[in-house]
Amino acid sequence: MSVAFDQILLVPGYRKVAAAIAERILSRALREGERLPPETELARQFGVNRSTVREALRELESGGLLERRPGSKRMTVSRPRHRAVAKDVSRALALHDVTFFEVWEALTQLEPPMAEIAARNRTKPDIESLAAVCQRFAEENADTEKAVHHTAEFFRCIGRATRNQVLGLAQEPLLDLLEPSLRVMIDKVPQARSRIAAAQRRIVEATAKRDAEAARGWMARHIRDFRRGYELADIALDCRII
Amino acid sequence: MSVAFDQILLVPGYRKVAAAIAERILSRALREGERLPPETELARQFGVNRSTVREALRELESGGLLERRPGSKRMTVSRPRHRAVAKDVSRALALHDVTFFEVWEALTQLEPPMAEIAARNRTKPDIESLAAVCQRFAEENADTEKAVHHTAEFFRCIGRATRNQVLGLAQEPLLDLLEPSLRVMIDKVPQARSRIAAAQRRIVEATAKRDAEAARGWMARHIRDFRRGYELADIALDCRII
DNA sequence: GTGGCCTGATTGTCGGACAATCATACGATT
DNA sequence: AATCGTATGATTGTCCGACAATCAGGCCAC
Repeated sequence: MSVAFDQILLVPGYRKVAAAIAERILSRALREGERLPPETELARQFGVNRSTVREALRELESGGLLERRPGSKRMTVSRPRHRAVAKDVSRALALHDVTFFEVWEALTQLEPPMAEIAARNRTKPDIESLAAVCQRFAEENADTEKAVHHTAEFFRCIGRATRNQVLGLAQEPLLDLLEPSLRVMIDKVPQARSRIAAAQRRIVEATAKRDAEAARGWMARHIRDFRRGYELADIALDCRII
Repeated sequence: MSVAFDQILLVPGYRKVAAAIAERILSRALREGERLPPETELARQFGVNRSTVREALRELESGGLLERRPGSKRMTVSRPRHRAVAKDVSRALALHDVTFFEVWEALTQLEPPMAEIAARNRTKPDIESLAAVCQRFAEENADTEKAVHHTAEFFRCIGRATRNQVLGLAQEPLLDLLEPSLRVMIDKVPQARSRIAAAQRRIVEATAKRDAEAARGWMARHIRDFRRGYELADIALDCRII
């Protein structure tokens, strides 16, 4: 007989309640948009105190499974927003001391294939919003803040055009992590704005023509250019972000 | 003068408290492993009730910024575990009705470059654990559950060998999403086990020899093989997972 | 239909309470 | 010396009851 025992774990009530509600949402017994019963009613059903229910709700709320529609009291079931999930991921990576290089390397591997797929799968509206973002960057790049925002937005458009949620969500955290350094780089490297604008134009053109190879190629150059920009801006690649 | 007003939002106390603590953790003023003051003390400092503090703690806890070391009362500051973050991502994707095809397409784009990078960056211990997992799959693949587990573990080893946290974390949700269908596929396709074992062997060999091109190539075949397996197992690619 | 008013339902927050468990120190035992 | 038992205070998990602020909906006047 073994002398090893499994660790005995006593799960607190608030977590059990949260798990019970989460299970209902995951199994689609509770559908998106449906309103959750009031806290007192939940407390009655689970046989626990309202405080316990509330702690469980906070857990589900921060996980994105529940949300409060603005100007409404009742909690409604919701699917986690991609942006919110991505924010958690980038926060985790930042806390784990990811380096610029790691982010850049991931972009190097991820973005060119995404451009390729986007060029194949893009719909007409995709091209329109892609062209719109590209033009907005070209016109409003004087303000660093806007330039950074439009740069990220361009990648998001490419992500949507892939028609693949997994790829779209995978790149989101990278954009979050890129942002602070991008701000510095755009500010310090004079030619950055025009190079980004040119790259975006090429990529949009290739995507519009469904030229997957060209889209991939220009995107690869675009990402390589970021690295050169970092070097010109004297941003060390092997130091942690933020 | 504009008649448009910004939406007025009143942030509840528990979220303000959570944000205040999160800010301290993100800014590294509170370091990993450090113990948080007791709830009553926090309540005193923030000038709110303990219930309010507790709701805030639940939010931070589920975000992975705080954790309770097993068998300990006090809350300690922690960095979100990659596994936990990945679980949130895969849960979000599953709720957004992601399809097998999307997951497979993402794997197609992500894994071959990862194998390539792993072959370049792998350390000696990486090779050892890679070989160990590979061998474990070869020996213990009779039990479907174990076969599935070792298949995912192999990818995780590759991820670690890339020495890139971003890439490693990016693939984790994919493995979660792959798991249920993989279980079905391995069960229904007789030759799946031997083909996976063979592919793993090739990839490990190439990685050990630092032959990046070969590693990438074999990984690409490995992923393509999954798709063939799905087709043989009559798993529709365009239906949602779980 | 619009706007005002009333009423009940619900949430956010509060204060206090208590048992169970953890942390620690202090002896007692081997 | 190392281990064990016990005592004490700190801390958490959970409970109860309470109240103001706000939301939802109905009713009524215009």
